[in-house]
Amino acid sequence: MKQNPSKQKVIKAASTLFFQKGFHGTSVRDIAERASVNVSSISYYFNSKQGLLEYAVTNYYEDYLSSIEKTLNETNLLTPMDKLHSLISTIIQYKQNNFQLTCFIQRELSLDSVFVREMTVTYLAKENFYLKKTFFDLLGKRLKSDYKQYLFMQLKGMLITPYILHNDWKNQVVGDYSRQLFVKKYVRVIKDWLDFIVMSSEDIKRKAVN
Amino acid sequence: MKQNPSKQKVIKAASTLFFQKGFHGTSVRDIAERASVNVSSISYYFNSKQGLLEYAVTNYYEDYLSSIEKTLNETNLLTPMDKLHSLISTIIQYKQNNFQLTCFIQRELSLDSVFVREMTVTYLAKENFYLKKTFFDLLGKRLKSDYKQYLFMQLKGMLITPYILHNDWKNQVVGDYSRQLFVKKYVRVIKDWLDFIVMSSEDIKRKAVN
DNA sequence: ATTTGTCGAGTGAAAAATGAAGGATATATT
DNA sequence: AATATATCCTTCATTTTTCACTCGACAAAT
Repeated sequence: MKQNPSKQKVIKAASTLFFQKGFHGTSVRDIAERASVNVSSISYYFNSKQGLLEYAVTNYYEDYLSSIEKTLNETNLLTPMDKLHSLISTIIQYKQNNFQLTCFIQRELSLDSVFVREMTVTYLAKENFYLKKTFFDLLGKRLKSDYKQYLFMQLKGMLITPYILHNDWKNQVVGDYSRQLFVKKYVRVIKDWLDFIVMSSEDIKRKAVN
Repeated sequence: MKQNPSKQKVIKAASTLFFQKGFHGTSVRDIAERASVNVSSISYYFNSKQGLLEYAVTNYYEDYLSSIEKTLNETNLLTPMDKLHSLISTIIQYKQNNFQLTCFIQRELSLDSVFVREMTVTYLAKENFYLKKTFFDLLGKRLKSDYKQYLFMQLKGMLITPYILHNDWKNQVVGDYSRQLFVKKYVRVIKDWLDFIVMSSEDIKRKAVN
């Protein structure tokens, strides 16, 4: 499983630079220099700059979806709430472990390109499916479908916010310890919100019965 | 107030293309072609591609901050909750009216460049200050400062989510009518959340007294 | 007549991609 | 074990493409 060190070095350098300057804002020379390899190596391993991007992103999402699927399997017997809670925890954990790529991909995905559309159908659709199913299982059939959509958007927003507003947090979250602490606390904050919407949707149900 | 049509055409074309392909992913030729003007016009009006960017973004933020300040002045006598509610409404409204630029700027702001840092100190700092003050006034001194920070991040996340996950919504929100409807409904969803956190923070206070 | 705006051609720099050659390492052959 | 061979990796030099920006001429408006 131990890959070629150069190849790995390139990916690492690319992740950092793409994160800082974006895909188009980074040149292959920059990447090569940062990785301390020759420019041509990049063509050799990935054919092109685009190839490098695709390799990195594909890897990221393959792993990401595996984690999600694993969690869903392992939590099959739990309550909907516990299941969703585990899922959220897994997602935030993964994103935290792949911080730079997460930020970069999140940003790049809001573009309009062939590549983005491809990623959307192959990976994002799945992620969305899993998350939506788990979330809607929790909500049940109480709320209006329209309102549920908005709540779902709110949930998705919470899962990406730290990786878009990372500039707001870089001063506070530093080092491995505080990074793990962040995961714990942030998942807790989302959990509070979940408890609230479940509670208030039960209120609605109760009112409907009376 | 009626500006040169060419200049406006360029800005409009640039907004669209920057939104779709990003700043570095768009060439001045692309912009010129889409705006049906000669390439040289862009240098003529804005000196450089960077100048065009700065012009657009500066305009955007000047207007944005004015709206915010206006709202804050007009709502001075209201309760903290109503004040924050108005502010949120104004913000979402403005972003919705400048949809493409909002999405673009939001994305570009997560980069690491001199320009971003400049925008941060001149505009974002102010926005943050206003929002934070209004939000913290509402929360009072009940909650732990740490937890308040997380809630504030959650709020900020809600204000940007629709402009990052816009791909998720472009099928549902089309046309002016549904756009206005969106503003109304989305602000409502945020308001529900605000009610919740205020309510639960009062719970904590009550428990502390007993 | 002077300012203001438009246009096409052109320049130089930057960046991506290519291709051939050399070196290292592993595998096979005697 | 020693040599030959094939495969993988790295490097340098070069080509091709893309792109931002300039220049000078021309037209329109004031």
